[in-house]
Amino acid sequence: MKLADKYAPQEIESKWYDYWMKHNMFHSEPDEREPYTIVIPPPNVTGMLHLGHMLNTTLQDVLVRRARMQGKNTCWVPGTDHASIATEAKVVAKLKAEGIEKSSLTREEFLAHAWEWKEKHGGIILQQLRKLGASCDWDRTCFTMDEPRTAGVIKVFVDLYNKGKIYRGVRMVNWDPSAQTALSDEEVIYKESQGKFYYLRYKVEGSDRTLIVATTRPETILGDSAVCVNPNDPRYADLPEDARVIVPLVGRSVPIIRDEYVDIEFGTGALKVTPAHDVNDYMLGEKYGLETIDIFNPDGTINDKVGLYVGMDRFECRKVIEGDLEAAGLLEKTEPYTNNVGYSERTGVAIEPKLSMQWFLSMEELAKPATQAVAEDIIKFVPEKYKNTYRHWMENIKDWCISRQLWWGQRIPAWYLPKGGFVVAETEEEALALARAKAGDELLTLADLRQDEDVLDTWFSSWLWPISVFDGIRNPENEEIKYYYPTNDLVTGPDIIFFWVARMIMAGYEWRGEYPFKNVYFTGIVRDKLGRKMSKQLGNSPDPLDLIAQYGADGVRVALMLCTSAGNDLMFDESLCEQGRNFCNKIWNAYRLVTGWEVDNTLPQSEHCKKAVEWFESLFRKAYKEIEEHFEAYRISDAMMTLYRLFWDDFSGWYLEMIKPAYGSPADGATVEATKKFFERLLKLLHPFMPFVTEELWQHIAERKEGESVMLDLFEEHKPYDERVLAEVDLAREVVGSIRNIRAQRNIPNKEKVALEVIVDENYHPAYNCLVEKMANLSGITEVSEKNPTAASFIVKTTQYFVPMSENINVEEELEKMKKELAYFEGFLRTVMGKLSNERFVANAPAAVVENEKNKQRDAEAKIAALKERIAALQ
RNA sequence: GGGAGUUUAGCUCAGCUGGUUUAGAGCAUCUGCCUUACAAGCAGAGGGUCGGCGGUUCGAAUCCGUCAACUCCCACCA
Repeated sequence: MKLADKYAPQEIESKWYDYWMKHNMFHSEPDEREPYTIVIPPPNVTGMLHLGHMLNTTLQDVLVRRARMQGKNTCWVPGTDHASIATEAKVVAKLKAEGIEKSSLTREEFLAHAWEWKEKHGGIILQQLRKLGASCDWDRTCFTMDEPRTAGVIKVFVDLYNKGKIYRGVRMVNWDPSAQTALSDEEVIYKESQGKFYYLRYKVEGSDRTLIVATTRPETILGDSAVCVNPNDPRYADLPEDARVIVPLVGRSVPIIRDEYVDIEFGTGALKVTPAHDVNDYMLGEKYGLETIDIFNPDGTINDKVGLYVGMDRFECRKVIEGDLEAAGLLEKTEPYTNNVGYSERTGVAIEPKLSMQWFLSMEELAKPATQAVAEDIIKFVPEKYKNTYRHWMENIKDWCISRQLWWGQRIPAWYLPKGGFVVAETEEEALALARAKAGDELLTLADLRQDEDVLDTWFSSWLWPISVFDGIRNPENEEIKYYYPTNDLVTGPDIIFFWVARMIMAGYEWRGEYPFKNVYFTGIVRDKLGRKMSKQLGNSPDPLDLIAQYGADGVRVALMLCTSAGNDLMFDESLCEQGRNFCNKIWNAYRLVTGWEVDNTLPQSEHCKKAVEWFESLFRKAYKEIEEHFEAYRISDAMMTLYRLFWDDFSGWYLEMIKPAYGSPADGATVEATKKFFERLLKLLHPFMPFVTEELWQHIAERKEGESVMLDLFEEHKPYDERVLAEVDLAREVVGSIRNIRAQRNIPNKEKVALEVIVDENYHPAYNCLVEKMANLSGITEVSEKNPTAASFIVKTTQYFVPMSENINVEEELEKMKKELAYFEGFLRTVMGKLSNERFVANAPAAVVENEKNKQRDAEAKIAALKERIAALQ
């Protein structure tokens, strides 16, 4: 077969992906093998593929492909998340662009639009993951809002309600005025914002006195129901117990209350209390029985409660009110002020604390086993630092607001009775039965019941993911959940440790009594090479599909694997993709070399080939072991790099050059066979990282049958390797390097043969001379007893070597080089002697360490002696 | 305000329980090569007082303290 001299990924990637799919190689069914399971962190159903997905998916694919080649029954379940707020926002925006307001639609009509949108755009992202080579079991693709998952969610809600863990109540929640829904605490992002501190004048009733109250939100005076001062504040000590003030502009009379909550040092020491619009004010309101005046409509405009600024947006109102206060002489001053403002994670608008009726899940009990599991490493976090973060959150866990005022999601299975009260049930029929019992009215019909309008938080479905993808909620005893659960590794970003990871662990213990995954690998955030987050605004986020088109999927995978380390952000640079592509090309061309030789089976195997094969066998085994260790510690990047160097430097740069036959000469059969075998073993190790190019070459390097694949070719057992061979060849490689250095310095072309002389000593191992001769292109190696004063020389370990020169050597340069080396070793010897002459070192250090220092001393002394002799000979 | 992490060559990072040469890799840089697998390549070279200071120790990039810079998480004094 004739191969192009450049690797063209585009020509083979879809071919092999189709082949794997055609032979159903990603599909898993329970059997007698050990399972290896990963559930994908489901991307948003209408999400755009970005580099974060690429990183995450590649990591999972590497782990899955590796496990598969270890003989495990691997099951990687893909799917998407319905992402209720994000998707609903997109659909609302799309409808708006078509001139349709959400408010003009019924729930059913809106959902029809939403499903249509989902069918059209949903799952594109999963299609894109295939381009990367993801070996997901696509037959198992799930959606958090498909039927089995929805049934599971409803069942779980009812279960928790019946266990008394779900309750409904009016609480201060984070209100998103854009999406017009409540959010959980985790969905609020606090950011520093530039604002103003407004100093307002509150007139004390029946007196000329004025209280100055500082606030960042003057528009909320509409909802003021008190002013609070610290009882220990001397500035306000003279005010009568029952003093009242007039709210500026509003004219409402409100009491002055006294509570130590107020910080005397801060602002003016007087705090306006708006129980409906601030969490702390709400608590004060509760404590002192203050009136709660909600002044906002759900969309963040002012309502008609007070009769001022009605319909005006909250930020517009802030500006207008500032002017009005000023005009009325009620504004003392304003100061620039920076404070933290909460913003909606999804819509980006400022959160409005708002009192509303919501459903909550009580978390304390759920958290207990989950906290313990991570603390005791039953579930292992990689890197470990997230254990702290996790523990802290779990130990301070707050109840979870699970209701959302949206339509796209699982509707809360609660039905209200005509005469008050509600029932919770999995189906309408059950609800009706419960309602009849509750009301004591057998004549109630479904039409009399009204289902709760709210849907559940998206995470209320994704927290069940590792169970629900195997239908383990509805059918907890089914064969699949029993076989695949608990899963092995979870690969995800630390940004969703609370949203998702912690909650999955809780759900795992609640419904399976067991952890949902054994290990959690936290990826870092993909940043650009300047360390900035990838963002659309900055335009620094490359399109993953463009990258694949340009560099090939394997090239992009290598790029990502080279720069990733668990929990650390990675600085992504497109030049890494180039490096990845070049590596593919290197493998490709090595294949061309290995399979391109003319083979003569009658030729005996030469000594140097025999030695080369022996050496590489040991080297391979050692590297294989190292890679294994890297994987076990989840040092994926190190595993990648070890392989990279093994293939590029050791195999291609050294081994192949060692055995390469002279131009035009045939190769012997034994060596070619051994080399092809090495190549095949390397391809297998590389396959999890680079599935496409390795499959292409694996298919060609030997006879394969339809349906065979490198991904099904199991890894070999680990075997012992010969350290002595590796050490001796390392010395040989150093000799070669020194000779090449001499060539480079003196402009001696590589094709010109040179001679080598050596003074034999105990560190001289002639066994690998044949390799040195080949690699350094020597005419021969002569053992001599006399130093050659006119030769270029070098010392490896303690052995002196000479390369006789046809022309006179440059004595000055030679001397300078030697002296530099001498200075280094003399300095080195000094530090060694510093230790050895220290009695306490000799007395206290372990014998092996002392012995090693003595060895260092001996080597250094021998080397120094050799150098000195050499220098003397030159002078 | 509380907590965690990072700081090693120009860049990205290794260096795991202190002792394998006065610190390693990849990329980048420089020099020489269009050598018959690969210029997406080959050969060679240069480059770091391991953030600062102090301590423990016979011995510290590695352990402890402290300071500095950067990053992240949690809390949310109006």
